[in-house]
Amino acid sequence: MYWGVKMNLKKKVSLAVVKRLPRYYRYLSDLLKMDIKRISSQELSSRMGITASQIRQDLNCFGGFGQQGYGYNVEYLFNEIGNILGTNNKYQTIIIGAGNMGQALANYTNFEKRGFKIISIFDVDPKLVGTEIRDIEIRDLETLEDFISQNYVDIAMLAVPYEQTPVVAERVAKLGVRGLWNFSPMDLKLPYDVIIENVHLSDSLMVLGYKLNEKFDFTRNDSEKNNDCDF
Amino acid sequence: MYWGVKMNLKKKVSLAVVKRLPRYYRYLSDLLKMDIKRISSQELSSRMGITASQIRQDLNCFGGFGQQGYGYNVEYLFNEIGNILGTNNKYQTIIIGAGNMGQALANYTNFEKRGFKIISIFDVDPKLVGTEIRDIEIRDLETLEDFISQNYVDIAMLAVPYEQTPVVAERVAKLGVRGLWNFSPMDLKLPYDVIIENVHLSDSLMVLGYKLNEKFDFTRNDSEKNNDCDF
DNA sequence: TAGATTGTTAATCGATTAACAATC
DNA sequence: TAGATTGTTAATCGATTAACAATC
Repeated sequence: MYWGVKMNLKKKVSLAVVKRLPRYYRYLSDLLKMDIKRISSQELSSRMGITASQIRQDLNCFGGFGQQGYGYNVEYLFNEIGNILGTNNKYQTIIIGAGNMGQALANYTNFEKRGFKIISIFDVDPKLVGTEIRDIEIRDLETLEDFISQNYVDIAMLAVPYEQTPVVAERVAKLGVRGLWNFSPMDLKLPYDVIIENVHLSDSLMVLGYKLNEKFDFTRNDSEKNNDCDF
Repeated sequence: MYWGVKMNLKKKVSLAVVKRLPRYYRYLSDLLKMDIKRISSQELSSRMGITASQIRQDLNCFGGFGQQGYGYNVEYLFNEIGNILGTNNKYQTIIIGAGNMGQALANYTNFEKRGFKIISIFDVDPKLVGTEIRDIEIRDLETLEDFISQNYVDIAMLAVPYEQTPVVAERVAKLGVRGLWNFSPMDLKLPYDVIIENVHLSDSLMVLGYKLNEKFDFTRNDSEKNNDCDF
């Protein structure tokens, strides 16, 4: 097949690269705070503990942000990565569940700096409904449909108990919310076109446990296990 | 070089595989609840959305848990993966910081089922010190050194404000705590032999934002950006 | 036994690292 | 200009997938 013109077939950036972007963003933010104006991939690589090659490859997925013989201008690169990650977006975000986790999320002022504006919190507890966290009103979960039909909502942070998570996820997805941030230890399956990002706390903790055991060989506190496979 | 005996050079299991183990564990737990006795890699693969080949490869890093022509016995495999992950361990765990996040963690009863026993919580707030969460006493952070010298502590969950995280991490690591679960958006660098597992919430959220933008092309709410690179 | 499905080797794919020409 | 460092291509490494002989 002949391609008459150079097609703009921008190859999709791999998830591995995307996941590293917030980390670059943090390091550049730190460099800015330290008043460091420029940085080479070599210097950044030794700070971050990854190869300079990887840094240059990653950045070049999005554009040539550096200058030969000079390196990268910290502020410029910080802003560029911010643009790629969309930190100057204003994702309209709601939190569902005003328990400890929901309140912790509501109090994270950093999310707003990263482009996520929390516009409402929902809960079923009448003691909580009507109160505020950082000027964000906690509303009755029953008013969710009303609220979303009147306020465009991009993202819902799901911080509700385990059993309620699939139900609530279904509800918000049905209402057109496109992004779900799920804190329950389950994989949501929804018949809607949504992006789901999981924070599987217990998975993370179990990986820590595995690594600890691997490195320090903790002794088990249980009785000896039967390793035969005879079913 | 000649190896007189077959050396037990068990190849280290890759992190990619280890990270999938908790997910297998969850799916097997669900199957158990559904009273499903046996499962083939094919059937499990379609439930989990990964290839059957990957499942068999992953499991065979640790042993042959299946049976040709039969598949895997759900309960047996569940227990085996539990053993690999150390769910019958009793990691002595403390939480530092009894704010919303610390309290959320303290209330997660599932951690104990996964082998993590929370034995104490620490905070600086005099209003919290002396109170309890699920029978776990909140102690004054000043008594941390005393406590750890009298109670063996494997893991510390760090849920303290950003600025205090490196200080607290240094303190617990110095006291011999081997595993740190870090909730602050930073990479801890410590001069001790510790395993650090991070829960970088804002990183996760930014990846969600990136994916949303990629898929639905959200319009930016900020003014047009200058993409020239002229520093 | 015949059928099913694993365990495992080989092939493929993708991600990381190395190398170096381009260029500031 | 000379030196430094990027952008980018090529080489390597590792992880995923495919294939199939072993075997329950």
